[in-house]
Amino acid sequence: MTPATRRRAKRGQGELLRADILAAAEQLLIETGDQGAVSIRAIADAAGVTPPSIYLHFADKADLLGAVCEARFAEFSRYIEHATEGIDDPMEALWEMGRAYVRFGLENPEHYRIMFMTRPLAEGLPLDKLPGLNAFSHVVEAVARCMDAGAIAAGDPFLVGTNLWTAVHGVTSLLIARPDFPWPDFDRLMGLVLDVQSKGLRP
Amino acid sequence: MTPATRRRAKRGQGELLRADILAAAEQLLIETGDQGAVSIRAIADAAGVTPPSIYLHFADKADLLGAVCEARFAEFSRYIEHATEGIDDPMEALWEMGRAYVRFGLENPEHYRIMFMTRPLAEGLPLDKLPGLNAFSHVVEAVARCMDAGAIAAGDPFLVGTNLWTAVHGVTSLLIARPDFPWPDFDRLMGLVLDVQSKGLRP
DNA sequence: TGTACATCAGTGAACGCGCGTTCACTGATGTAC
DNA sequence: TGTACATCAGTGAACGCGCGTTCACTGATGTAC
Repeated sequence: MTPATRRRAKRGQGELLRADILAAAEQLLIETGDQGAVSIRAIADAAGVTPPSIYLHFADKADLLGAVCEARFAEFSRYIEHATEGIDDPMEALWEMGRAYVRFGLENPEHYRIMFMTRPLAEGLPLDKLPGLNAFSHVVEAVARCMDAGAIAAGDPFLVGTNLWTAVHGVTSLLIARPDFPWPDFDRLMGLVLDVQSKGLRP
Repeated sequence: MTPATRRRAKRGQGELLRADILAAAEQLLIETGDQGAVSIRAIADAAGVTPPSIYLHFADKADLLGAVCEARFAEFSRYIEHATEGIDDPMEALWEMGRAYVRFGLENPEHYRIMFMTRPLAEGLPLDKLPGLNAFSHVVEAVARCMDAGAIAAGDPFLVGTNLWTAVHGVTSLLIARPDFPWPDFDRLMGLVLDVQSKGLRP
């Protein structure tokens, strides 16, 4: 949308531009695949607006990127939940969560980067506001169900959940960060990673 | 070393400054803990020299950072090798490699970042020049020895080595990227991660 | 219905900054005679 | 031993650039009377 075609929002409709700015920022992140390319100016350009108008909707750049991040965590969370919907077997649900995690990361590498591979945009958040902690609690619950069902050795679900997180994050982030590595076939690798977890966590 | 105290290198000793520049860049990376803070100007400052003199020793910024990266991979490789020196049991050697890997990463988080968490500084390198591939081949050999000794189920050592790499990278990089997460005790987590691999890979 | 006015979403121009890099130069070091 | 010269490690000043942010403004939209 160029400045020529964009119509200025009607009174009380200012929020519309806010959404457009967020969308433009996310789109930029995906298209350029480079966090460094996401500048206030570039975002304004992509939204068909001038840079100062961004400040009508966000306090500063960190605020904007924080909002992008939040939106992404929400989508991530939804994606994982959706993937396991309707799966009754707790073990199968847990593995499907793992597969969905990796899939989301590989499909949205730049968003995965800002969520889990770079310094947090805002440091020192209170624990209950840590983005993604909500999604993580689903993992812990799934682990607890597996333990209850006797599919995973009894133990601390939080500890085991963290271990699973590091496992899927390891695959996802290395594939994103080191695409030039002579990777083995993805399905074989992912199969082995989940297989090792499955055998390793068995009672 | 300030400009006032530094003495200009004697004829044919130009390489001395090259080493100082590299050291200054590495030091900056460690001290600031921020890749973005490592600018040509900051490095020159830290080395007690003016920015243009850096171009007497490096073609451009990418060349300099590439050299830093290379030096770090070499040290990383040495660190891992040193950690497993004199360990005869192949399984124990493999686990010690894993522990050393994570330890190195946590002790040098910013260097770990540029090695394994950010976009490669130089893209499209020929396979045999991929930095770190040398270190990785030690892992594959160690896995092969474990297979020969019957401590790990027979299979493709490269595939299993890659799996192990993703496991240790997962722990290391998440701890670095998300320090605010309410991590369980490190030793318990690391113990579980290695334990899962151990059980999961058993014949 | 018509007009004067208030509102406020968005603009255009400019700020100061730090960046990577270049260029003509300086002046200590070493060499030839 | 003394002097003129070549070498070359490092300098000082400047370049153009894109950045985040600010400020006084414009002008369409809606409202009061």
